[in-house]
Amino acid sequence: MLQLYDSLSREKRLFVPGDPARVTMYVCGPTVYNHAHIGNFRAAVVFDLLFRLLRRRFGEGAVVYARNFTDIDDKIIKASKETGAPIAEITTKYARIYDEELSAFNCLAPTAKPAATGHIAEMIALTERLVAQGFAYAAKGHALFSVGKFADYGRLSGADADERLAGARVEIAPYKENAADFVLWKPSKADEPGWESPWGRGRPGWHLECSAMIEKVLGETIDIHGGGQDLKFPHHENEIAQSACAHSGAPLARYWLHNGFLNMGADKMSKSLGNVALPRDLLKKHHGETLRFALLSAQYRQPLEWTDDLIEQSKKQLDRFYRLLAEAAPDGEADIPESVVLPLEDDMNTPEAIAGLHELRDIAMQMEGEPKRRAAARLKAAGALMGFFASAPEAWFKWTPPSDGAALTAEAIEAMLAERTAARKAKDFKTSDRIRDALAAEGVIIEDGQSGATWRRV
RNA sequence: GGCCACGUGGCGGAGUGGUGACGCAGAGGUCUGCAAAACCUCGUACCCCGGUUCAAUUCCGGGCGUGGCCUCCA
Repeated sequence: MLQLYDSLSREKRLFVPGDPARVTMYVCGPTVYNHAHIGNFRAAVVFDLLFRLLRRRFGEGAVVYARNFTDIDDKIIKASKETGAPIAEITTKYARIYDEELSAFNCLAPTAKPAATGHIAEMIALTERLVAQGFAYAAKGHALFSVGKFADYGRLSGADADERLAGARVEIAPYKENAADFVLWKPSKADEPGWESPWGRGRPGWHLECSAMIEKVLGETIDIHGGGQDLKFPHHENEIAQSACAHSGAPLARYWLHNGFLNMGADKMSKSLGNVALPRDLLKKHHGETLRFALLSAQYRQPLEWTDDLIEQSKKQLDRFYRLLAEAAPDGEADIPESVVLPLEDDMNTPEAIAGLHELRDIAMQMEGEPKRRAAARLKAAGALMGFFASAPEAWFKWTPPSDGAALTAEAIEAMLAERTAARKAKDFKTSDRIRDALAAEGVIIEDGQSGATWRRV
């Protein structure tokens, strides 16, 4: 029984899809104009976990997960003007990097990755319908959604439009009939990209693409719509309004999920504050799986302090698991123990699930032989559900950060290890300890075991 | 100003009306030539003040503190 906290009803609800044979999920993806930051990745990783949970419960082929790329937007236009690079070049590049980096975080590829520029016709058609039905109007080259026509407006974010405006700091555009109305379509200047439309040459507003692409790729009412907490208003509020009005009131999504933020010290991590950590940089120093573990170390709706210490702690925990997997090669298929599945299906309580992994490790560690290998298989299966343990243990412990160009090669380490083994055999502990210290200084730890010495990187 | 979160031990972070998860770090021990790993043991944590209750960290009210959102985009 999968329970999810629905932001719209503000309660944890049993998840029941509209059609168990086709479970649909849409997650707001990045605007591809520069590198994503690790806070953006929290959403991607959290919904990757949910994707995995849904696939387990409903079947791999039964879950359709779409994550969009916003590839037309003022920030992209600005980046293009500043760098001189064509828009398509910028968006293609950053979309590719985003995908590559996410796969380093063990994220599965979404079923579909629709891009805004691939759905201009759908957006125009959706807007035409809204205008024809009186939910939207044209004004000075714009098409605007008339918020007053949608009674439920504000339900997701918990405030009606008038209240919002009372505290707003922004001037109201003169072409709006009502201050709260938002843009579906807006005119493009001559040097800006644009498409012909019934309202003149222009481009879509921010919110339109999601509604249009959801309709096209997934359907009128989807099961789950996800994104960061900051998207609740106005983005998701507007999506809800557009889609419901275009679909005779049919709700856009049955469940709305919003992940919390990463904090960097006192503040939310954000590009405008400049206090961001980029996966691009983090991946130079840390394994993607370590970063994934760090992102999942708090329940997804809670704020999470993003610190170097958190990354270190995550690495050490993964080491403990991998050590067991190295000791006892997992044997055969295994069911995923309830100690891990139950917390995950309870609104993705990842900290409790991780506690479950530790418990499985403790149990397995005390066994020997075949039972130990079966216990290891259970641990591995449980971790795999969360997107962990994707590496071979050997590779995990010998992994070198890409940034560490001066790192000792495996061959050099093996040579020193052989030297040390010879010294130990001769009871020359002074030499053997010197070699061990030298390796330790390079971040290589030696472990003397029953069957000889092994090494691993810190 | 409006709305929404959150405040747990050195750190990260669950959870619960009554037996104080889990991990990291730390301390002691077993093992080891010494280590590492593993294993065992330990840790006067629940922002403040009221209230409800036999009992509150957990429920209610207030306070303080922290964070987020408040549109087309300057």
